[in-house]
Amino acid sequence: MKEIDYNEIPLFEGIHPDNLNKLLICINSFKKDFDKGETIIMEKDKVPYIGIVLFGNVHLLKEDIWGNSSLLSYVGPGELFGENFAVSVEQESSVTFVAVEKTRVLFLAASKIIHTCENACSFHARIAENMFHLLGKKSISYMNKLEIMSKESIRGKLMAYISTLAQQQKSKYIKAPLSRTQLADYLSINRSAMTRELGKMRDEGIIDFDRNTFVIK
Amino acid sequence: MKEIDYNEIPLFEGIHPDNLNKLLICINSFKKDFDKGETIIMEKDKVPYIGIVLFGNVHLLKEDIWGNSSLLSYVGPGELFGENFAVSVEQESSVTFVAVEKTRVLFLAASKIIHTCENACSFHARIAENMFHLLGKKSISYMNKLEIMSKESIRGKLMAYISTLAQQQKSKYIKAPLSRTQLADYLSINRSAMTRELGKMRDEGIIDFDRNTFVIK
DNA sequence: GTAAGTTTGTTGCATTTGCAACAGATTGAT
DNA sequence: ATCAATCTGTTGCAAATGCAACAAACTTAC
Repeated sequence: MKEIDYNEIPLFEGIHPDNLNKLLICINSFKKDFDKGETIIMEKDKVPYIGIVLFGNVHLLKEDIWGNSSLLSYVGPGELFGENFAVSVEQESSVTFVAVEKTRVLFLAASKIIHTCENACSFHARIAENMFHLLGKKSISYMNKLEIMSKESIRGKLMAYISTLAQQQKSKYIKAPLSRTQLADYLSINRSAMTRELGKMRDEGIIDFDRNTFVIK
Repeated sequence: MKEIDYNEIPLFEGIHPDNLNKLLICINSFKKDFDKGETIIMEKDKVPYIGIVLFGNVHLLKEDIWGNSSLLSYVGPGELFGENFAVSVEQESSVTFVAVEKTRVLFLAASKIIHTCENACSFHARIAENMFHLLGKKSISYMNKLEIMSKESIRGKLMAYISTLAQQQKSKYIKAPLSRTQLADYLSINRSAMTRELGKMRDEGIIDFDRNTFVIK
């Protein structure tokens, strides 16, 4: 597996590659690898670090009292995770983060981003600004999932989800980053009922699909 | 109606009252009043300002293509709204903000909080830090609503919602900040089915309620 | 105080969805 | 290449929920 290019990581946007190494030391960064299925952060854990996925994929899971776990969100290469806990006051995670495949993570100390650096590095202001942008974006993406989840029917949820992907991928041929089972879990609907509904939608000529690739007609 | 005390506004925590006036001028703040039902920010509007509710209440609504509007979130005195759009790159709102009653809002220029002040006011660093905390908290609150919405049944959603309120209010006697109709809208469930389920739950002795006050047994 | 408008409670019926069980397809390990 | 494990498709049935329609309670404006 190959790490994402550091200049493609949104948090580092606008920071000159020459400064990046200095910066990474300044904000106490370190890398860690996780195997498929391994837990990165458990619910209730203290989260003083922001995670950046270098390769692989991370799922955010929430288990309720009865052991039903649901897939709240997923994070791919270049994206952040745990940042909302890390920048909050308590820094306690309310969800579990799991590597769904072999995954490498770059961790950064949140306090070094929130507080102005004693050395007043020029790039410090820039990374704080980027962090603001990304926190806003993450919040908006949760609002977007809330919109999807607020649809009454399975069909409504599927259409809303596929539309979101179409916008992101700017194409009519949409590859879902989740398997069928995972998608049903993500949308909190029954897997077989979802397959049934997808079949109906294909019969009615609304969409077409093959495995986890979809086409809106 | 009376404005909330400025020293109870989380964004201003740790800032000495003597500095507050100077700060409010420095970050281009202004107040505005809205009548019941009035739209504060429309979907697609540019949002360069962060809103703080001084009195009243604000609802975040999202309308889909067919005109079905759903209640994503609500904001009360002292709380922020629009901040996730204001700190993002595009600054474009994807939802509509509506005053549900007579409401006064204090608006602050987001750019003045994100970027370090040229005067390097001492309190500037503090407000930026508070902003980080609040952005994280807001994100976490959306994740919490996602958890509620991921429950399959009406009963599951109601229990999850009431539990959340109980935690927030630290009491077994819980006053919901939403009317029945609004609550059904917030949870994206049918109002009459919700009333039916609440009745069942009372019959089974799980909860008790009167209007929008609930008791968990 | 009255009337109009809004919110809440109730109930029968149609539809949707979850569930369970199983078969076929696909993937992964050795 | 083979076997085990996991994922996907299918279908009948039971249960949950949405919907519609209406009555009662409550609010608001004049």
